[in-house]
This record gives sequence, structure tokens and C-alpha cells, in this order.
Amino acid sequence: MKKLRGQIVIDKILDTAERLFYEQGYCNTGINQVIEEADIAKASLYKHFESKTDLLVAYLQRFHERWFGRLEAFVHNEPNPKNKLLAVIDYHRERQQIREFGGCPFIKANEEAGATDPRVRAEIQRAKLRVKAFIAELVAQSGHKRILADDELTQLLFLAVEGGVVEASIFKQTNDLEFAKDILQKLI
Amino acid sequence: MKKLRGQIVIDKILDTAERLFYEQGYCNTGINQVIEEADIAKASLYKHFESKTDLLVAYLQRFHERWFGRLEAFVHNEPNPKNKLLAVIDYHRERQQIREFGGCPFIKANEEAGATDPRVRAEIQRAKLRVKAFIAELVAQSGHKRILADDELTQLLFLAVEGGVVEASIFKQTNDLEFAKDILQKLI
DNA sequence: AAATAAATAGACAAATCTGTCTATTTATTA
DNA sequence: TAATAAATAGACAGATTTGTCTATTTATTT
Repeated sequence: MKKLRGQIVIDKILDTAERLFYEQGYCNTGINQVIEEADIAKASLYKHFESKTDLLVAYLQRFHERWFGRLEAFVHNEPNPKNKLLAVIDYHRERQQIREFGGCPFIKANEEAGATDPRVRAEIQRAKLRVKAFIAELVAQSGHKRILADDELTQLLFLAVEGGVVEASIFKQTNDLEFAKDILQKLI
Repeated sequence: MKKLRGQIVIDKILDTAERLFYEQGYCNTGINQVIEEADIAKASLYKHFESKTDLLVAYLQRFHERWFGRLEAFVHNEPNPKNKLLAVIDYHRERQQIREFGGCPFIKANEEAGATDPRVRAEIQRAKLRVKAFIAELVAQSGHKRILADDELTQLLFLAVEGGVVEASIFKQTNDLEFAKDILQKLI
């Protein structure tokens, strides 16, 4: 089945927006740069997206789905239930290395444009809640030592990853995430 | 001793920049809004600060000193060495409530302008390293249970606070920080 | 009181921003 | 092949951006 012409344009726009919004930031990226690097006309962009904020929301939604799908695949590639917990950290570390320590796209968008439109924050919250719920499932099936209760271990892993990704973006390294993994290993 | 006229102007500028950069973000705040709300002339601003980035750096530096001073005072107000660790979380929770869950000014600045000037990121790194070193001191003197080693406990508390503050900014609450406190209590 | 320094208001430049619109060309569909 | 739909280039509007400059007024200092 051939891809529709409209879908190709939309994909080019979202691909470019994703790259630029992440690497430069939403505020520091102009619509003109998006259309130029996406190699499409300005009218085409505004045909598919009503405003720049709409483009941000669409990018966050698409990224959310794709990113979470990769997380699930990465984690469930590891059969051992305790290692699945460690894999959550590994995934974040790997992604940060690939994306050159740009930090979390959702946190980035929240700090930059979280107040501009309720849909932006809603999308960010949805992504965070989904990760936490996913971790909770993994914890429940991990058979950990119970030094901490299930919900406590869930919370701790979640916060450690969030913090670790932030430090990756500040210090341009993943030492904090690796350290978090060592600690987690002691607690499960 | 009377305050110099120049210092009054500088203070008004920094007070206003601090408020606006934090509440609206650096990118979303124009120089014109700063001078208007600070009630000073534009030429005065550019006499004291060479550029908008310079103003950002100056604001971060001043905030860093003040904020860290308050943290130390808050923590050492608590005599019990284990409670000092919990006080680190309490301080962050309290500050987030006061500042209406705006998140961490340094993380905010990093996501928004970390790449614009090396001095910006340097100031942010300096602030984070100082907090971590402070926590390390507290851990060393806490007499904790040693479920984790000193450096591990330090790292965990640091990351939990970083993560907790980020969640405060995303979900506009401090449940995550309170939860982190409960968990920490079990580990010390 | 005279001389010096600093703050003021506001015009201005030059660039950039988002978003609209027109006229033309390129695909797709019937 | 004819009719329909979509993408294109690019001009344009109107607002906003950072930063400069001038002329004037207000403090401070000698």
C-alpha cells in the first residue's frame, strides 16, 4: 500500500519538529526553520497544524507512543523479572547516550511550554503516569526482597530515573543513571 | 549605611528577572517586560548587564547563593542528624509550595538556555554539585542503618529530590516528594 | 553651589516571529 | 484525458525581539 501524499508531508513536518524541538528547544525553534529543514511549504504546515502549539502537542503525542513502545520492547526482551527493573534504567541510559544527553523531551517541553496550553501539560502528565504504571507492573512481578513495599520501590525507581535523566541533561553523562542501577540492584 | 543608587537599580532588575524568568520562563520573558515591571529605564539595564544572557547568569548566581543559604539554615535548624536528611526533602517541598510548583530554577534554565552560553550551564552544574556535596556531609554524620553505603544513600536522596521537584512542576503537587520522604525514613 | 555621575523616557534599527494569502504547479482520481 | 485536490514558493502583515543612542532630568560628590 502506497503512502498517501499528505501523510508524507505530515511525517516530514513531525520528524523535523521532533528533532529541532528536542535539540534546540521549542522556543528557540521558529516555524520558518521547521518548514525549511522539512523541505515543505509554509501553507502545507498550516494546513495540517493550526498553530505552533498544535505542532508541539502532535509531536509529543507521536513521540510518546513511539518511545513507550520501544521501552516495552526493550524491557520485555529481558526475561528475568528483576532484570526487567534494571532494564528500565538501561533503556533511559541508552536513549540519553543516543540523543546526546538532551534530557527528557517531556520535562523539556514542560519547563518551556507547560503553561502555554493545557493540552501540552496533559500530554506530558499522561506520559509520566504511563511510565509509572508500567514500572508498578514490573515491580509487582519482580519478586524483589521486600526491603521496600511495592509502591515504594515503584516510586523510588521512577524518581531515580527522572532525576538521572535530568542530571544527564545537565552534566552530559549517564553516571547518575548507572549509579542508580547499582543502588537498585541492592534493593531488589 | 545608605544603599547606593546603582545597587537599588541592580536589585530591582534582578528581583524582577528572577520572578519573571521563573514564572514565565527565560524565553517567554522579554527585556521590555523586565524593564517595565522593574520600573527602570532600558539604558540602565544595559549599563549593568551586557546582554539578556548576562542577566540570566547573574540571576542564577544570586539565586544560587540565597537559596543554598536558606537550605543550610533550614536543615541545621533540625538538631537530629537523621532528621537533617529528611529536612532536605522538607525544604524542597516547602519551596515548591511557596513558588507554586514552578520546579527547579536551575533545571528550568538548563532546559531552556543551557546551550546558549557555557556560563549558564556552568552555574547550573555548580549549584547541583554543591547540593550533592551538602547531602554527602549530612549522610556521613547521620548514623544511618547502612542498608546502603554512604555514597549510595547520598546519590539516592539527591536523585529522589531532583525527580520529586520535577514531578512537582509537572503535576503541581508535592506528593512525590512526600512519598520520597517516607521511603527515605525506611532506609536510614 | 558647581561639577560629576547616573538614571530616565523613548525613539530607533534590524532582525525575527507567527500566521495569512495568492497564484502556480504538481499529483491523484474519475 | 478532464476534473479535483493538494503541495509549492513567496510576498505580506503585524507584532515582537534584543540592543543602541540621544537628550533630559535627577542624584551625588567635591
